[in-house]
Amino acid sequence: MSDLATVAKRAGVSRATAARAFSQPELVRASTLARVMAAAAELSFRPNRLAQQLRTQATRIIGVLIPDLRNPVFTEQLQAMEIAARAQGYALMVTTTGYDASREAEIVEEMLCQRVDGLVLTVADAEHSELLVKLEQESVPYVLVYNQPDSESVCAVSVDNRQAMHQATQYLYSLGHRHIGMVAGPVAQSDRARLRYEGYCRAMEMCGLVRQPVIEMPHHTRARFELLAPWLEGPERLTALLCSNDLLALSVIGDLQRQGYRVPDDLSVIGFDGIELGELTYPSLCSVVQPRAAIGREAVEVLLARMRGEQPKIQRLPHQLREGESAGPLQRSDTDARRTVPVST
Amino acid sequence: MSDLATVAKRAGVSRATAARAFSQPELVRASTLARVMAAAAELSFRPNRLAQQLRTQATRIIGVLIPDLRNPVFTEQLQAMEIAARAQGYALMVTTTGYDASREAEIVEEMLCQRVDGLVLTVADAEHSELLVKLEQESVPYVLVYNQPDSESVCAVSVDNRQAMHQATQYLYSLGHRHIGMVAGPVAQSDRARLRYEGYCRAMEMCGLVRQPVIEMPHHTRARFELLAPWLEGPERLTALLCSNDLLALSVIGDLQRQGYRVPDDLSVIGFDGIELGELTYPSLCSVVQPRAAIGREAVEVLLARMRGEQPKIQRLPHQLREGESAGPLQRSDTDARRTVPVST
DNA sequence: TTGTAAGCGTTATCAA
DNA sequence: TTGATAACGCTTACAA
Repeated sequence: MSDLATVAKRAGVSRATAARAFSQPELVRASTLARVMAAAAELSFRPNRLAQQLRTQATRIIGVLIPDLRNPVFTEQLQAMEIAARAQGYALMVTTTGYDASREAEIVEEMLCQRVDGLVLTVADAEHSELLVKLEQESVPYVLVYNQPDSESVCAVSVDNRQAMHQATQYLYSLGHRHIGMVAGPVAQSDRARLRYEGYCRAMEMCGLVRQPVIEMPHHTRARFELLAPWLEGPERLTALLCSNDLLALSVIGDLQRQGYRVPDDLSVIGFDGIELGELTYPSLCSVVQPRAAIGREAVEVLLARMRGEQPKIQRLPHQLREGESAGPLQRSDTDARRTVPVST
Repeated sequence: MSDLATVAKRAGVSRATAARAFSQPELVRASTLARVMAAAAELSFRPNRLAQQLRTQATRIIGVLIPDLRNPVFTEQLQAMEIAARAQGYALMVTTTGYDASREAEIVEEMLCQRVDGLVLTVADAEHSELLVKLEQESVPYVLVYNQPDSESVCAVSVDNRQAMHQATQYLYSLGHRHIGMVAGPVAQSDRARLRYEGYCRAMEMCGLVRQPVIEMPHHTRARFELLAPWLEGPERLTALLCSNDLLALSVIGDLQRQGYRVPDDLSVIGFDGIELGELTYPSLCSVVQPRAAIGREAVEVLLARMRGEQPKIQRLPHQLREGESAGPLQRSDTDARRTVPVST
């Protein structure tokens, strides 16, 4: 692959002129410009971004950390970020962390070695992250996404998770439900799940209901029915479930139906995220919709602002409760909620 | 951010020695090594990969082109690729193309400017891609994934799409279905959809059945019921549908159920890809499973081999028909397949 | 075991 | 409008 020097030689100009032909063509005489471009084309010259980046001390690359790309809530955000970044001449360098704090630190380190201009992070737990204080110390520009740290000083883009789940809980209350539970993945690995649980708890108390301990699944996005089953029996059994994310909710619904429960007649289920898939299934998923695309766009904007030296505040974007077929009014029934088992076991 | 020269000075050694301390520590006396490391730590030195990459003419970065990250079939593959690449000391640089050939070319160009060591591509249409011939000419190492080009000489990792859909069609036949149709996204944008349709056609002919024209949706992963409806009426109505991918199949099933059809009793539906989500829903999705993770791993292996100068052949990985609740035996019925509409419209 | 020095492909500062 | 030249931060012969 040829370089600028070769192009310059071929065009019969100096390296400097050849370089200018690309970066500031207006400073170059038209005929010279043409010669350089012709030479470049003949040699199929391709500017070396590594050299540019090294020289200019700027990569125009944004590093992005995502817990799990298999969850649409992240890819829907990512899609928007890519468009927004590209519009400003930035490329993304994406890596998954698997909700693992040590991996987060490792990968950030690698990205800093690659000299990314800034970072967009979704970390497992923003409150207890030494990574964030390190970045602050080294004054690396970064933005948190989906995380909702307590501290006002941290730069973050999210919805109000507490308030959102509060509202979802109240919605179930308004549908007549009195026995409402919440299902989540490994809570220790997700500050969001904790905040959402807090929102649930407050709402339950405000409604004068008994809040239940969180029903914790070993996996963030996959339910295990045997952990759920105990809550579905007896006179105090749950009639509605809040899930800490949509994938988990979909999994819960699938399991319930397979066990012979009707959703929402026997059990109402609400998710969190508002992924598109939730609108395709039947029953459609009632969910707390996070504006994933807007969050992604905003994250890029905020990061670029920080990179310019501004000090943008925390961005709290509005959520929205999307009603769906998976949540309905409480059905009175004198018998056990469980019907006879159909089809498979 | 400090550089090697500063570290060297601090440690009282030359730049070369400082560099060796990192790249070939065994060549450096233990005490010197310690001094260098101490100095590096004090200065919180972070090696500049750009400089390394420029100097060594190798980035250890693999460029990856993905049609749409919101489709799990791609993220499940990507997940495996990231692990495999990382194990060999490579990072991924991922970008989405939206099934757009001009974007594919643009992005590859950018990645080559960034001097990626190789490319993993899933293109819209491998047969009619001038991009590929260009890469071949410039001898850029690349591998196709999911694409299944006719030419034996192109390096690609995929299942046998024709054969796979052939088998799925036969499976429906074996369940008693005689009126089988196929739904796909924009066929012009997907060589895979075309191959799968060919497989369907051959199977239909082999079974002595009438093959139908493809039912084409405007979006790859989202059905529109009004385009489907005409096929579900009359004495010759379809009793089974093959879909060119799982997301589309899920969307079809949701629509059907919302319109009052029972799946699989009124209509059997089979997907293609075998995404995990398909196992969570109810009914679970019958699907042609592509080994996404194995495909991802293999893609990385094959690419690395090519980069070493080897000439690996086409890799054809085995698919598998996963039975699921969405496909069942043909139900005899004298009435219209359509039941009364429940719940919502 | 360590040091010297050239070079990777740009950009940017000065002069001309 | 163009050219010479010095960085950018690292690796790697080759020499000591």
